[in-house]
Amino acid sequence: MEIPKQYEPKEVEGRWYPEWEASQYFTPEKQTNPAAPVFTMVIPPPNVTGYLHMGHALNHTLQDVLARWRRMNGDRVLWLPGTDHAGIATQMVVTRQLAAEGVDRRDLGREKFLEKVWEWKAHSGGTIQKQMRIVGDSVDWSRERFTMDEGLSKAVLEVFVRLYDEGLIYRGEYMVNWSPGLQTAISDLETEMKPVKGNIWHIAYPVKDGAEGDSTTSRSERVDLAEAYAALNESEAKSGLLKTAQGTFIVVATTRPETMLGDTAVAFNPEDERYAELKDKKAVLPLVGREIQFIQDNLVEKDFGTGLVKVTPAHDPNDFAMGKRHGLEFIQVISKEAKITDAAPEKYRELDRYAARKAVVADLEAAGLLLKVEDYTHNVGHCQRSGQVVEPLISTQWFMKMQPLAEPALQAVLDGRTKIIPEGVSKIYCGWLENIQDWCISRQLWWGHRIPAWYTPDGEIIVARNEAEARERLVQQGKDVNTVLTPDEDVLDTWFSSALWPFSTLGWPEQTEDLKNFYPTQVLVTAQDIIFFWVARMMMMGLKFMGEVPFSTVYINALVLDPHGQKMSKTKGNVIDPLEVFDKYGTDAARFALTAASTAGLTLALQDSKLESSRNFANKIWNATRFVLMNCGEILEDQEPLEWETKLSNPTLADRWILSRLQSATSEVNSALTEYRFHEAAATLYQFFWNDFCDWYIELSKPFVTSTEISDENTAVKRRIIYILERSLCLLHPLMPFITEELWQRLPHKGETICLKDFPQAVARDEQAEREMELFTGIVSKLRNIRSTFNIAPSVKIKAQLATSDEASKAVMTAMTDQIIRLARLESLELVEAIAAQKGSVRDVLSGIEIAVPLEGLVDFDKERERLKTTVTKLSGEYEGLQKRLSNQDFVARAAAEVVAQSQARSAELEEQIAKMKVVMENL
RNA sequence: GGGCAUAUAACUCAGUGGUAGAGUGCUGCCUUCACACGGCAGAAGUCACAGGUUCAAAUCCUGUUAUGCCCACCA
Repeated sequence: MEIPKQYEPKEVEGRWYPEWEASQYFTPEKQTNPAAPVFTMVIPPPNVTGYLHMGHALNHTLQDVLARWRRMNGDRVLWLPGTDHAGIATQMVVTRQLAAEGVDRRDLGREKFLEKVWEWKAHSGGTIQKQMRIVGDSVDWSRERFTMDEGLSKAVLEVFVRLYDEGLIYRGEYMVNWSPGLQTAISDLETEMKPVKGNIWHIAYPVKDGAEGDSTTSRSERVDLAEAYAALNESEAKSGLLKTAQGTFIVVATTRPETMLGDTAVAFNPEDERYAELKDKKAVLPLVGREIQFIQDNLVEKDFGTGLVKVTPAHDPNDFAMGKRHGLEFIQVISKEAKITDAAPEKYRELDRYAARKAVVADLEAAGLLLKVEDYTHNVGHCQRSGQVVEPLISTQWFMKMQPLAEPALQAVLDGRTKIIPEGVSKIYCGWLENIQDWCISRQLWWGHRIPAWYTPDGEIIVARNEAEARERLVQQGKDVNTVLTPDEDVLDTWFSSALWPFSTLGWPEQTEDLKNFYPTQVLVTAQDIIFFWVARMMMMGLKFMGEVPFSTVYINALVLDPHGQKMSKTKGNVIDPLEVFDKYGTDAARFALTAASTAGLTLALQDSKLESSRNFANKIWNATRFVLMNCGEILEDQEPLEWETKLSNPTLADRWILSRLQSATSEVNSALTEYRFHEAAATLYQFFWNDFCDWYIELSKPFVTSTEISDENTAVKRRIIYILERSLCLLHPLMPFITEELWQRLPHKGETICLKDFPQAVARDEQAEREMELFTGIVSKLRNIRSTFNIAPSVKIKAQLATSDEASKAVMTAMTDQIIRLARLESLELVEAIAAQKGSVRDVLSGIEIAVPLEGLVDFDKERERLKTTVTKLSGEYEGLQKRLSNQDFVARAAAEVVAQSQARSAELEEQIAKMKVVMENL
């Protein structure tokens, strides 16, 4: 035949997306029913510099499953795509590229540089959009957005100005996380705490305590402070207060000795009586000579270290807070370049912070003031982007006041207006909002939304949507309209514009049709690492500016781990490229594997075995269709629509059964996807298609379908098999769009896409058919088991007898006699009233049906005894358990009547079966 | 230090208050006219540990242990 035996994804996949896109199947306008429900999702915008990684592959697959499923259900689906300008990442990429050409960004200047970035975006951007087409993302490209688009930028200005006018955005001088590598402030979220192996240095500061308080004692008279300190700490009275002949010293411990150059106090806990006497004294800062005060602050733990803390208000967040509380001097000794400033003694100036650390330690040691050095591992803030150690610095930045915005965002999740899945994640979300800190929103970058603020020569700030409005505001304040206005140089954190994404993409602040139609969205599918960065902030902004939650459900997809359950990382070298996976196994198979692995957990290890079984599944679908195409030619020519009901004039058991199975698969898929139980949808489809449809229904249809005779019966079977196949392809399409479209169009649907076909809707199941079919498959399996146990070659036909007193069972066996003969490879099948004890006959029992297979001379009695024994043991185990339960009065009295009845029925059935088996064993 | 998860077959994971399931792997048979990326038949689990609730617990509660993730200002 012309259809290959193996499915070749590469032959098929590239073909369909261009057609779908050109036909605009993915715009909500394709759905013409105005009453159809709306289903909106906005894509988490990938970085414009980005390329598709495994996380995207999973995230996009799940969104696409939902979008295609809802679309086939008749919804007006809008899945809105777009990209993020990714301030820091993009600026870094272009800066690096320019550097490779020997051009320094600063020489180029801001305007020229920005031109280069736009140029870069035009030429090198768009990678991810191409990759999204490979995955099959059914997004509406006509509505694609970029966070730096004109419309979205307008939204950013509007939000900034409104929040500023409300006092929710402010500018101020605070301690921020400074990235010396990027030369910009970064937010707390962009700072990653990582354990770093370092030291903790114990340093003595002389105390100036009146008469003998002279630390400049000459070398010869010097006391060994280190020894004294060691002695003191071996004694019971651990303390950092060292009284020696040479004078009094206090001992502080620090992980960053270089910051001592900026110390302006030493702190201890107000309740720490050991140091009460120091309250009004002064210490002399070594190497610097500055006199510094003692302060008392609850922040200091009595029991940690010596209980004395050096305070560097300009270089440590805690010390900054203490500095504010106690009105200390803020001396900046480390610069934005992470070098020592002119505020420090001359010999340290211009030294890098780590060189300065060495120098300071060396000098303290020389002065005999370094008392102890311990190894110490502590958490140090690192810049997420550059990887450099963050320097806490005091700097003037823009901040957003978060508390008033966080409150409604918290409430919306608590009262269920927005549901976060999985449940545990909503607790993380709530916890963060409850302890929210103000957000540093300004960045010292060029690429991004410029902060809409201007400064007058006397330092006044004017915030406005543009310069003209700024001048209007000047006039309103009674100032000269021609005042020189200097624009703010900074840009906004990338996440500022992303926070507006669910409504800015739909046209806000204009009241567009799209905004009215598609906001709020139904579901956001995203990854856990951006819950704070993005999800929480969208919630805040959506509630603030739209007055409604931006999405009713947030589904957090799993983190994709490598096959060994390890987090993927470049340093570990275990990063899996999704495009390689698609290439190796096929896109549909990879999508299916990802969906099947999307359980309730927060992680997902991508196993090769899962990918292989998914690939095999695609092949199974291919071959099942191949079978139909090869055998049902004349039906496929027929243009009559394939409606099951009208053709079902004389349904067989198999027909009723497969229809019932289809119904239950349909209803399970629908409810699984409604509740975001993706794996369940995948498992249901896999089992239905493979185990029910292929293993049984197709097998049962073979005598009719492969028959060359044209009869009404044969034609009816062919029609039914095509019907079930088509329904199956529709069910599978959201998960496996390419292969299903390909096969759909090979069936008589030329030019009709499967993308817009009706998703099957479940009707009632036929439980009787399912029960009867179970009986049939049970008999066939038992007979096959006997064949297998005694190694009967497939070519050898055997005889069999069945006996039962149950009328319904008899009817099934009668109707299915031919099929039992065929599937169990029998010579003949006899239905008898009772089976007589026969020598050399193998026996079995199945729910009231006795089976006998005469195997004169072929039976190995030991084997048979063993086979029967295993069966009896298994049944007896269950029977005894039930007996034990039923003899328990409490069970009979308290358990649900239904459960008791069920147990009794099962028990009786088992009793009969075991009795029969025992007779068989005795007769052996 | 706080919080959130997770512990089930060799591996990766589902699962439900009524004595356990899948995929892969494993064993045996089969190159039977859709598919060896296949078919058929099998073996395999004190459902982490210890208590408690219940007629009944792998499933609910408590504690323990182990692992993972997130948050946090211990110098």
